[in-house]
Amino acid sequence: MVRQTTAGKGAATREVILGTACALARVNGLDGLTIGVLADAVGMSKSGVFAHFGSREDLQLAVLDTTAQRFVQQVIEPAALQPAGLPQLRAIVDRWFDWIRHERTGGGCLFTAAASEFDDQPGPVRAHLARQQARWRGYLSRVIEQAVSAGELAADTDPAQLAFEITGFAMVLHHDSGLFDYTEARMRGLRAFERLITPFIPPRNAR
Amino acid sequence: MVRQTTAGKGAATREVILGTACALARVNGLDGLTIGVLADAVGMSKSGVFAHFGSREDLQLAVLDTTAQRFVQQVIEPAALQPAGLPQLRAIVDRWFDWIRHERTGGGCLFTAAASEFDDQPGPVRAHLARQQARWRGYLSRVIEQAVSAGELAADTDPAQLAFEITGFAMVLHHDSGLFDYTEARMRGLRAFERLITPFIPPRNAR
DNA sequence: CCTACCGATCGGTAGG
DNA sequence: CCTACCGATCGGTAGG
Repeated sequence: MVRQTTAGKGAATREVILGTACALARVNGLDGLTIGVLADAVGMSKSGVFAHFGSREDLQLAVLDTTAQRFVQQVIEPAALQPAGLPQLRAIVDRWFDWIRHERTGGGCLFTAAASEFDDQPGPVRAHLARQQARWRGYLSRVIEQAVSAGELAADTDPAQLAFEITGFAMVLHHDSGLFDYTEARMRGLRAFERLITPFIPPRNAR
Repeated sequence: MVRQTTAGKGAATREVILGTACALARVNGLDGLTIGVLADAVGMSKSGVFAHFGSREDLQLAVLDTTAQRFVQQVIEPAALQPAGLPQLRAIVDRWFDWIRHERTGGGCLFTAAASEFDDQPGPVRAHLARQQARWRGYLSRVIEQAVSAGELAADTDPAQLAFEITGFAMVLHHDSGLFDYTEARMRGLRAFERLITPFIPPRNAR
């Protein structure tokens, strides 16, 4: 017997739909997610799916939230078990780079793809994306700041700048793994990160 | 009187259509480019537009080629006037970062957006994109290699790795300028690039 | 959660 | 380069 994490059969169905929707969106994009295809994928009628969401836009927003929850579970929470500062930053980058492309199921990072799709489409979806990305960048910056405070990175480090640069490596990894080879791109991404933080680390005799 | 750069009225019409198609694709994505909307934008019937391209896919391929021509004109050719090596690399990055987002007309980099849209859609469009990107990355790597040969960058520099990292900054610039502020993102992008090449430059007393 | 339907739009074709 | 059309699919609604 399957335990339901939320009350009611309707809510359980909604979660099944959302899980499938997230997988479809990762492959076809958030903009390419249609109610008809989603209904087919979960074996329901279009209006049956529709009943769980007020509109396609609400469905897209729900997909963004569900994906964000998974990002927290797969990237942020495990990394938070590491000591604050550089170890945590390394754990984040390692898991983030895993997240960028799901090797088995295919599909890239929904957030990165959606940012490209919606950057010129004003509305609730773009606004939601921007909020999520600003929040994540802020979190990343604070982890970097802790590494600075711990003396693991140079005192004159600009955390927001370093977060910007690491995000760049995540995005070129997304790009290259989508068009070229994932394994090589991941190696390059990790090497880029290590090279980026190495010059910051004060020499031993200065600690 | 307007000089026609190619023979025949049909070819001229085709170029007008392609120009509009490129602008539309930059805003709505290459996947969001539809023949109906394009026909409206140029004031023609759908089948009138269609007659110039065998299929929507051929239209998408033509848009990619036209955009690549413009990239060559706006980024590569002007930068090629600079001395080979680091000056040329700086000129490329400066113009590339301008290219990433067209401030007045709106819309981001078609290549970056299309890579996200088509990375999971096997077919001629994805193949064409991958070829173009590989070619551009190779060109960028050779410019970096020349800077290494000239002693402007450290001898143990991996050109492909440095090209990968610079591409990352172009992509986070694309991302941030689409969701946040272009000016700030551009500043961060340039700072990231300068910081990246600075540690490579051998100190004066070593030259 | 279903059937049955709406107007609009999709890529593409016929025939001129 | 046009009108007129094809079957399919889009987001969404009515009514149950």
